[in-house]
Amino acid sequence: MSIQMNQSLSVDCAVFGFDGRTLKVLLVERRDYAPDTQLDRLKLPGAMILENEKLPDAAIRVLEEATGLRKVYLKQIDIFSDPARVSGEELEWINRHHGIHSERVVTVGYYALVKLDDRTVAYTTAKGAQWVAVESIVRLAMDHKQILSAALTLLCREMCQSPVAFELLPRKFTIRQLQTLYGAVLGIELDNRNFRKKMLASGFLRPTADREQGVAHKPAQYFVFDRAAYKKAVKEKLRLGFIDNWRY
Amino acid sequence: MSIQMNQSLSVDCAVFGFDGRTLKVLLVERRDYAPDTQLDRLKLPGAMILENEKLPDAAIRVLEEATGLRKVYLKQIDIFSDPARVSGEELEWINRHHGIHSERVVTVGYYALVKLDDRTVAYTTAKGAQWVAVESIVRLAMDHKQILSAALTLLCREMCQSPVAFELLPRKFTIRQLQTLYGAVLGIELDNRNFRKKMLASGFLRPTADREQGVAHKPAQYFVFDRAAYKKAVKEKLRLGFIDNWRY
DNA sequence: ATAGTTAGCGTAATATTTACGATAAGTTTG
DNA sequence: CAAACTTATCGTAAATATTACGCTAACTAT
Repeated sequence: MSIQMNQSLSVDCAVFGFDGRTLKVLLVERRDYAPDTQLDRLKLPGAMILENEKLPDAAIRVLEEATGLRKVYLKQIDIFSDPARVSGEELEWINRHHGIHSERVVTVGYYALVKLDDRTVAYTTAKGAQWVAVESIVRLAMDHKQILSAALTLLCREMCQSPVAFELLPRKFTIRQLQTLYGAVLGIELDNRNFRKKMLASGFLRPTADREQGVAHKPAQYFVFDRAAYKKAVKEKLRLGFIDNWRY
Repeated sequence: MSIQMNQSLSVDCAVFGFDGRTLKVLLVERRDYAPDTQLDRLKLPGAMILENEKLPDAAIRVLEEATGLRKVYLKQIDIFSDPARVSGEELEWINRHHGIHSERVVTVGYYALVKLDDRTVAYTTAKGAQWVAVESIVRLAMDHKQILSAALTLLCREMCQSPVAFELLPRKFTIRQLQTLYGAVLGIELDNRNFRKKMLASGFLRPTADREQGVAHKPAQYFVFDRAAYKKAVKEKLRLGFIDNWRY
């Protein structure tokens, strides 16, 4: 076998948002393609890597194009390099769509976390994209379902090990919102009182003067995530976490 | 800017081994190249991706070529896609060396963990490769120092979060060996007695009937890593570890 | 006014972590 | 051969952290 030439590199992004109830992902419609089912028209936003462009920059470009947002949380999922991941009709579509002649397309998956505010929803829907509940997705174009699954697996792990949850919430949030998010993504039930105690004890939540308004119960205080405090704690604590929590 | 064509994909592997004292990495010499310094002759083992080959398979191929080993622990580090990571003389060398005409080489870094037994050391040195103490490495060819640094960062994190340490030890090991390994890689000191207690309590170490021989102190018992017990525990325990150890 | 809801505080029972003392079982040294 | 040295291995008490869950507060909807 000889060295692979005539290949292209692309990025595909699973952009996640949280609407207060369920986790959603941003999907776009594939044009100029007549598949047999409806769902195969939907894909993750993506692009080919350009000359003189680093991969993360390509992902940032796709993100901005799709959401209008610049500084978003972005993390590489994996590389999808199966020679058969796109072939036949799919490969032809890609070549036609981009005006290239690739024999093989290797893609790098990224996942992004965005705050699902009105402005972002307006921007994305104006572009013809849609926010779809993650659990409801059965099929996607090409191997994008597989990329999405890998993204979800990674998201769950990251949610457990780092404070990425805050990327999905508004800047000011209640502890209940945070708890609901954890519950929804990880599929677990959490005790109200212990969750609050633990979060506050962590020292990463700074209280604000604001409270909820117009809710049918005691209004909750809003908090903001104190990133500086988190970074300081990370620096100080090296942990061997794979067998419980352990330092010495 | 237009879509990047005429590029190739490579894999480079940081292969780690532990000699009982320090962490070492496998380096190979670059031939047909006259650099100004000695160290730039040394590089991580790597290869171009072949037609019809998946990236992980390419890494496995490189690994087997370099060490003679098949089933080794292998994990992707990152993608190094800076258009300027190889250029000028370096790019010419690559094209000449492989007989190709690439304008750009994107590489995928992998790190591997191997048991540094006599057979493996013999195989690698017979091939002209060398095991170099990680701390002593100042420069490497191309951006390989950067790849190595990324590998080390990831290795530290993995050592804390999963039982990869056992990949670097012989099948049978003493608790002290395990402790020394953790201390060496993470650069921390660990309490003898608590380390043992914690490790044994984890349930992942199965004692064997063997003991050390010929050591100038009370001979220690050998243990083996019980992978099945570990996998079972992982399944059962979902943890929100980023703020201490926490379940509910 | 009453019912319903979540916020937010507290506490007792467990469980885990940490610091460190003490003995055991070998080899090396004098 | 005894003494010195080294690491293994067992234990234990004090300090921390986790967990389960009761209770009151403060809102809205009816």
